[in-house]
Amino acid sequence: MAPKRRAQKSETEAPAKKANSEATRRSTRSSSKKTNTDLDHASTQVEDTIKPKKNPRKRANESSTKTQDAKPIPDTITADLSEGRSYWLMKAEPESRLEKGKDVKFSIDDLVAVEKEPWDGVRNPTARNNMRAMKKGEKAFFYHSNCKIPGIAGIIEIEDEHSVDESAFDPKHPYYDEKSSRDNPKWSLVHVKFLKKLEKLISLKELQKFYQPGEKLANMQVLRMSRLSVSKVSKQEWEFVCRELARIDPETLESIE
DNA sequence: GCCAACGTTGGC
DNA sequence: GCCAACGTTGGC
Repeated sequence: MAPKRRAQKSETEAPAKKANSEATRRSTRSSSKKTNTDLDHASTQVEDTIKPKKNPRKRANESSTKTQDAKPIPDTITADLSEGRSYWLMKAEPESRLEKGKDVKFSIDDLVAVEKEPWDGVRNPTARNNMRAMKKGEKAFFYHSNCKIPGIAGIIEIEDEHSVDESAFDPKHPYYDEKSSRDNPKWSLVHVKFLKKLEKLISLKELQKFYQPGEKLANMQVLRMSRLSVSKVSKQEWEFVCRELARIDPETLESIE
């Protein structure tokens, strides 16, 4: 799956990607114009990420607009914002597993083979909100989960910002969610593309070594909330993992920035 | 809006 | 297969 993730309910939604990624990709693409509903919520959620609790739903935009409206926003700020890139981590299952009869396997190697992939099937609000906050061009770690050696396998890029996840509308789809409808879509997806496969996977065990007070990954969201399938990665965490753990040389790193 | 019961995720 | 962590549900 691109998804990548198991859904929360019953088997209603599992992540199945793969087998149908072709079909899914096609269908999502044709329908990927964002609906208003999807857009409406777009700015809404970033904060869930911080406190994944019930429903934070305040509007990030409103407050920021308010604090800034003394002055119009100059272009330079807009530019700065675009440089204030976020980084992410997205989980997928690299080993075969059937969900509603469909294989949900999706690994970094599967991503290499396609032009871009709709990351559908995410059925957790916090994970979805993280996706809605993603901007085109931002980078994410591709994480292998629910497998022999879980860990970061590669780097991917957000190719298309969020749109409605239509897989939720199809009763036969592994990620079907009866509570989501075209009139009132509940789930979103982003399209990602392959950037780089790490020479050596950075295992969860390795990451956990730095998940301690004072250490470089002491606050990493995926370590704190191990069940979250789409999580935020700080710039410091990103650089530490890329440079110190993945040992990606500066040139290569620069080329993908 | 609280919270107990229940279901899911995902490492082990 | 176990089970800890945590999200969801639904009664109140």
